[in-house]
Amino acid sequence: MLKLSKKVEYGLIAMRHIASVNNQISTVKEISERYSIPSDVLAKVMQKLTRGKLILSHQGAMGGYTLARGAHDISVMDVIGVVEGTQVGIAQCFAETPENCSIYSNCTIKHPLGKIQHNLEQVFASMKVSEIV
Amino acid sequence: MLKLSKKVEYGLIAMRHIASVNNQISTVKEISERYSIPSDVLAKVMQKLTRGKLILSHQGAMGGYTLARGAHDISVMDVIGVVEGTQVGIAQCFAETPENCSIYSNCTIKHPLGKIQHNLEQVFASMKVSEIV
DNA sequence: ATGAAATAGGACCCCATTAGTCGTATTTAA
DNA sequence: TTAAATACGACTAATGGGGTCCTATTTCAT
Ligand code: SF4
Ligand code: SF4
Repeated sequence: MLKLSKKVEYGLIAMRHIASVNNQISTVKEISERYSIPSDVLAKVMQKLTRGKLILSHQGAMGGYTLARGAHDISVMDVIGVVEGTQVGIAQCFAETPENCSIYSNCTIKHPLGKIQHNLEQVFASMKVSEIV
Repeated sequence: MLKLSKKVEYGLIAMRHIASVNNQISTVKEISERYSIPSDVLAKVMQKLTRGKLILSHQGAMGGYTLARGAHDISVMDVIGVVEGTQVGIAQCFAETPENCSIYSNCTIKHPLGKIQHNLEQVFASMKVSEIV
């Protein structure tokens, strides 16, 4: 519970790696071997990051990935959002639409949890890739 | 991802409820009906909270539950810890033992994530049941 | 004493999500 | 033309979350 998914972790490790080599082009093979990450899984994470415009893909031989923006301009929140495809939500009513929770109208803790939610967002949004290099 | 479990939510709703009626004895039936929570599920959550010494059980007819301490002295963190049985850990290496992560020695993000972890703990520990009444 | 109301707790099951694998197509530098 | 790389969908396996059911035990009230 409350755990980041491996995909997000892999994404962060990869982003950090690219930043750490001064945004030189890096391949999935390189990264997956360096950090012992299953290459197929990492490959798909990279593709999501590409579609999410956080990194740029360079296809073909000698290809790979580079960051799409400065590391100081990419937050952990960005990575989570793109990799996970969904919003960070500490409870169902924050992550999805409120109606999805059958208890919503009777729920007495949604407002207090909203504060925690807000705090969380702050924390994730304020930590940039550049800070984890 | 990053969602609180329903059990934790149910626990919080129940604790808040008891606090809101000035710690008068409250039953599972009462609470489950009031908030539309499946009673069997709530029952087991209450049993965990009892074993975790956050509430007191009163068995037999006319029985029920009361808080074991003042609402100002019970944090959301306490509830999570007791209901979930495990520590809040934003990553495997925080929730369990580090060795459980096959990547641990190569992982470059565990320290930055540690900061987030710490922040999270602060947030959960500082919010008390008394604040959500 | 007896019955009703309550907690205690184990055994299951269902389902959604996560993690990972495999196969194949496409792009492009050398 | 070939090799190195990304793109991407289909599939499987494992895990955990959420819920149901059943039975035992405790204790108040009659
Ligand atoms: S409404 Fe209450 S119970 Fe439903 S998801 Fe939001 S917080 Fe959780
Ligand atoms: S070591 Fe790195 S990858 Fe493994 S759990 Fe901790 S943070 Fe996640």
